[in-house]
Amino acid sequence: MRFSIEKTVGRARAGLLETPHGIVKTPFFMVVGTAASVKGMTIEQLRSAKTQVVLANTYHLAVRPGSEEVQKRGGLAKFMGWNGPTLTDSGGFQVFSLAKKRKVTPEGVRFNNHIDGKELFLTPERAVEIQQDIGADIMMCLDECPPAKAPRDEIRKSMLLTHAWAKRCRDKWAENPGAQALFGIAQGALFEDLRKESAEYLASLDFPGYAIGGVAVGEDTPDIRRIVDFTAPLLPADKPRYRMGVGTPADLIAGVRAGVDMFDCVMPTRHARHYQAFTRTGPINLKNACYAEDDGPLEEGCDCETCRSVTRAYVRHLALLGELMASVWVTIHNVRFYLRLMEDLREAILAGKFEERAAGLYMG
RNA sequence: GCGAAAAUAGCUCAGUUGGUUAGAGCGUCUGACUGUGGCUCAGAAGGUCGUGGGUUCGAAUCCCAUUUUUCGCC
Repeated sequence: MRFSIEKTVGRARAGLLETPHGIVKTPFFMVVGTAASVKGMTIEQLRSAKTQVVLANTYHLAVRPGSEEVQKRGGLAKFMGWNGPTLTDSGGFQVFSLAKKRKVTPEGVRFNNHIDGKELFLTPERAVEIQQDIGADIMMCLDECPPAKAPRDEIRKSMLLTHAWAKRCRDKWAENPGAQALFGIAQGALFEDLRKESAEYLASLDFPGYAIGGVAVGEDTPDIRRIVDFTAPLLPADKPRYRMGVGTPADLIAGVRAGVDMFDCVMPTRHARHYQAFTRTGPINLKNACYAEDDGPLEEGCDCETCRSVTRAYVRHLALLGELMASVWVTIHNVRFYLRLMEDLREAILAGKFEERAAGLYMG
């Protein structure tokens, strides 16, 4: 996987990432499609929103339909009809989100899956194998994602486990690297010395890319910003940096400013299903009574299909009825909103005017 | 016309042998959501208990009258 930086402004960078399924312009936002589906959007709609990369999840695909099944169908990108660049998260986040259904040992994570309770034993090696079957362009190391507020000794212990797993993942991947890339994940919660230790250790393993993990697991926004700000420069400058699971439009701008190249978050799609639309002046809840007679688009000046087709009043009407299309219309808008924000940030960097323009891109 | 049943939140209904500020679901309103099990979760507003009398220390609850609705019978 080749990564080239075209332009740098301060720490912010714009570049190109070459994947087996196409060249991706950085910085970019990945749309979350956990189970090989972006909830509420067709492939055509994803393309029309100018999606670059779709993210799916190892744990969920391993549970259903099974990684071999995805492989037999031609791999993730083909299976879901997307045929573009993809990334799979390793299942590390499910260590956090499905905490009641798993047990962590030095060997790996034992899940009792949420569908039929059957056991899924995810070792670092197995996580790589499964992701190789699934076939995403970028695979993630298995990591342990502890709650941000856990005590320091727990965080450090967990970080060391993640390091051991990162090495095992890399060794497994190195046996037969193929075209797929494998990214390491730095942990360390809110402790700067641990973050530094983690970044340095992972860098020594020489991954094609690096992620800042353990953000978006219960911390406050200022803490997320501080840690990303602190950690990003510690990761190798010539490799893509991926801030996992974050966040709001303002978080994305802060991340790009800190030198992060890749983002993903459920926010645009999940919030859309709850009828919250993003706009450059902040999010709006379309169920609110004040939109009952609003004949304007979700966002003035937006080029998405939703804003070209329907009004706030209409979407509110659908939302109050719980109509499926209410979620769909808002999802299309929110995804395009996020992608357009990233496009604008990239253009600002290429123009050498990141700070001048960034301030005007989101005033939420 | 006669008889019976019912009347409690916007809607559908709970409400023990009379006993503090009358509850629920849905709807409405508002908020939350950050590497997605879950179009989910949380909160708020909203009622002179059909009306008028009476009994009682105290009535949505018991009694009388009245209005409306539903069902049945002439």
